[in-house]
Amino acid sequence: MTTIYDLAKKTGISKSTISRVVSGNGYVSETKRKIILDAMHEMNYIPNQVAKNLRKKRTNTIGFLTKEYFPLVGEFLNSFTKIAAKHGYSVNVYFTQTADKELKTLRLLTTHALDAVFILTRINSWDTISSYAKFGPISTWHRVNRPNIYSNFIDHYPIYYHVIDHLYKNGHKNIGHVLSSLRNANTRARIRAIDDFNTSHPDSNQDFRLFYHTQTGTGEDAAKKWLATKNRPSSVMFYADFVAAEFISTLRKNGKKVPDDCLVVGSDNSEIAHMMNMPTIDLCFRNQAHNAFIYLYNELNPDRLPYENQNPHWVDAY
Amino acid sequence: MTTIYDLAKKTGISKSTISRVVSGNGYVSETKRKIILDAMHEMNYIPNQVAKNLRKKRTNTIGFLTKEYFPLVGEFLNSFTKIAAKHGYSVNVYFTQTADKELKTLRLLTTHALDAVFILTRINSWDTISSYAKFGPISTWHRVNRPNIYSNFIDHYPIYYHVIDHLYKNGHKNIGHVLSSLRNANTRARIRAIDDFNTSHPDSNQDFRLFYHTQTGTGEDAAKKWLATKNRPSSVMFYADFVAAEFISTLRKNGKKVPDDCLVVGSDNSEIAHMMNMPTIDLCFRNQAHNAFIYLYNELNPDRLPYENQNPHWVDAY
DNA sequence: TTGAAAGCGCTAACAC
DNA sequence: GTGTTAGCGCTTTCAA
Repeated sequence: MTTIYDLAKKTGISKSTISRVVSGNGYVSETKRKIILDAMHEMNYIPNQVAKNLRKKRTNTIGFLTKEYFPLVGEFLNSFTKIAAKHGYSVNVYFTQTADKELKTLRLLTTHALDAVFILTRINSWDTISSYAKFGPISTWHRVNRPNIYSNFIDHYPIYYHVIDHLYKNGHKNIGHVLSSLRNANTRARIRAIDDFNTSHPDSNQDFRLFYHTQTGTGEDAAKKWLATKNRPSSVMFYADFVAAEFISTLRKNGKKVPDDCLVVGSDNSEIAHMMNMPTIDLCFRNQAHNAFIYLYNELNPDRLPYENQNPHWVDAY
Repeated sequence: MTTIYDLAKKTGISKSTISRVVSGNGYVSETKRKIILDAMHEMNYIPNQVAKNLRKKRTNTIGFLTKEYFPLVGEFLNSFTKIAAKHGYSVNVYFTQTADKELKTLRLLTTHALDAVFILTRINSWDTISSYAKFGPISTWHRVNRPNIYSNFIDHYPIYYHVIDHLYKNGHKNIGHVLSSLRNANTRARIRAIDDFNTSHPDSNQDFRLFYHTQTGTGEDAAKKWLATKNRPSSVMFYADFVAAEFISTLRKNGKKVPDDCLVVGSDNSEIAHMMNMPTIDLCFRNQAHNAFIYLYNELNPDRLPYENQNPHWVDAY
């Protein structure tokens, strides 16, 4: 492996000058630059990233943390990684699984193994997590209110209210809700929307409410609960497309027709929503991925990259 | 940030001895070990991974390369990352997109930024790719026959033949095939299976054959071709669940009934197959992920981890 | 069983 | 413009 030292020996030019042309910082005369460039090609020189990292205390690597895998992880990661790569960052994926392993991953910030961290799904409390922000910027798509964690969140209240209203006007008086965990601020926002709507529309029924901490097996469980319900909602709204999809698939296995027997509404506007022909709510996760990276980049670098606008909206089945 | 040097200064013990207890190599007296351990806790010492990497010329990081995103990427990555994490490796994901960027990623092997590489979807020729194997082990799930690339491939011939036969016996005389690129050895194996079956069953019709290089928009395109066909196959087999799912979804949008109008068979046994209630072929991608990692690990380390057995099989819709 | 010393390959003051 | 020098934090001979 050719090093900068080999290049110096070969050309008779000092390491520092060579470093200058490789990294593009500082002045180097055209004649020397040419000699060095030629030698680089001839000797097939590739700078050692690890040595550079040690010296600069930077790895240009961002950690992407998720507790577990669910289909949206892949789509989100795809968006995040692409924007990161575009700006010279690579992405390390961690399926944290346990609180302990999540902490261990966060600690990589302290050793400069990771420059920054994005959190898709967390395990530890935001207080614990935010205590690592002094070692490197942290961002998430969750709705969290901490001074040192960037949250590119979407307020679910208005769009959720809007969708309930839309369903109501289309004749759905009994609407079910499959929601995420209550520790999630946007779950609480959704509940406020439900309650507020109910108050102004007393003839509507929004009693069917389920809460889940995870996405695995959830749609199936919700479907069983729906099937076991006497006064079944004619429409059910979900906190994730994937869960909604599993719900639909379970209903169909049980001889029900979707959307005739039950109109299912997802959230995310992911691939799977189109696949299942269900209406969904676009909550702009692609922009969120983008903006979450932009924040980290802007914290890490002197220049400023612009944020993208976000516009949550209803997406018809098509 | 506490360094090994700070520890040395504080305890009055040399850096080398401290290094020995941190890394667990070499003899250290119990008394000194205790002093060091205590100091480590007290000062909250976390070894700097980057410095270690530079010194050892190892990063314990494996590159996961895929040309583009499609749903199976996520599921595969999930399996791969988990087994890797279990053995102390983290995984860097690269969506390579272009031949040039793929090469650039491969070059990370030469600088010791990546210890090894797994290739899910490639762009450059295997000859080009394999020339990097001297810098670090490379594995893939593709069927490739190069001495220095580990291929944990499944021969699609027997299972594919078996499934055609199964469909035929269930009354499907006209079977369509949506296949991957012909440069793919297993695509050719599938074609051999089709042709061999046809030779021994002249009354069967297997003329509907489509070939694709990518997974995006493919299912929709195939569906349109199916709809435009006069003598439509009563069953279509696919090279990927995701493509099959898009096919189903497009047929349904066009008023067709699945499986009544067309029995769709996927390949992969991924989440989406269950979601769409379609039969599929389990080609053991989870084991392939496992074994692909095992190979890299075994090349990189003195100890030997065992491989998992693979048993491709038909999976009913359920 | 321990410590001194020599780097891994690169960057960045600083001096000239 | 360019070279000298001093590290980044760690591991690993080698000698004691």
